Amino acid sequence: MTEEQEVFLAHIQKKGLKRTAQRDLILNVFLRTEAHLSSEDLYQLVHKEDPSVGQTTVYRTLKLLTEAGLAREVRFGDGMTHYEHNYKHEHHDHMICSGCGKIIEFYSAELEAIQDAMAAKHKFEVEQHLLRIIGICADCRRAKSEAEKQHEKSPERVRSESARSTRQ
Amino acid sequence: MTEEQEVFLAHIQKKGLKRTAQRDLILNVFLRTEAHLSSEDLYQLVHKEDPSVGQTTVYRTLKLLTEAGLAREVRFGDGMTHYEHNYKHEHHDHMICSGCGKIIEFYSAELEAIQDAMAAKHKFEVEQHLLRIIGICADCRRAKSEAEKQHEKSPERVRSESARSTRQ
DNA sequence: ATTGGTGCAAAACTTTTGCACGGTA
DNA sequence: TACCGTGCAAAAGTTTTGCACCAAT
Repeated sequence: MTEEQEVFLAHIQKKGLKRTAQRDLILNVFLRTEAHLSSEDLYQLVHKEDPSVGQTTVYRTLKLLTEAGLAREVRFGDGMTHYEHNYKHEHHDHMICSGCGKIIEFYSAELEAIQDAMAAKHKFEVEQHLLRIIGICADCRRAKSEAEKQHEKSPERVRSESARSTRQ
Repeated sequence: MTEEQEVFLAHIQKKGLKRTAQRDLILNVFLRTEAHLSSEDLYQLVHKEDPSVGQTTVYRTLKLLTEAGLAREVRFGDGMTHYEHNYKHEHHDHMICSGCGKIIEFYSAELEAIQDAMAAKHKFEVEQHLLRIIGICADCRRAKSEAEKQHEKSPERVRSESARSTRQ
């Protein structure tokens, strides 16, 4: 029994809920996947191991994991909510490449400190903060300039994490 | 003719599009409203002045205004896209009160500088960044502690800008 | 036995799209 | 005249909900 599983169980019990095979499975698949999964992504993975689990349960369980402090909701602006590990994971922010969708995680204590200072200035009590930098990653920039050198078109958009939808 | 209207017209013409009464009206209503309007909000306001304008046109025009650099999309995580003025408006970030939904705009040059430095460190070319601090504003904190003093429940959630939906 | 959980289908909601008609250049 | 814009209704896509049945405590 991992620490995360214990946290989940404690949360479940504190709220008078029940432990089920589905919730266990969803938690485990989530824990062993290091990515910014959407509910749909997680559903696909869970479904592979137990096709009887429904999408609805994945949605509901992700909310539960968030409440328990194990997951964190992240919105990248692609129309769906993504979830990342939150238990004993250092807070970090994201750079998102608009070329290939790649996500770079980074952290700056200075950045955190200034944010807290700004909040204090406005007598605002911080619960959470979210910083997203959107731009072009080194790889895409290189690809782009090479393409330009050869009088070609801009690089094809790579289909990767959180760049799968062109909607919105 | 305001500067913003000229920018819009220039954009329209550059793209070979046409000037219409609807687009003019939507732009004007948007410009005279200082808020983080969702498409629905703007539609309601426009609809009051000309009930023949449809929601679809508002969506399409907001995209156009964004392209023209007059509006900026902001996502607060309430499930809809909000738009704010972007023309000759300094970049700023947001604190969002989870109690009453109030939005406080703030700016810190230091914060911007560090973000740029972090991006440079990862050889990332910044196109835009978004910082959102979620927490409890001074008013709500006061209301909450007063309520606790009187052994009452937590303050009722005020229905205000971007706090109108409990969905998501 | 009681209370909560699950999966399905349907609903809710925001945003986009197809289409026929009307307006702009 | 040719092309673009508009509004409506329908579609698309994500998330939530109602409900009947099942399972955990």
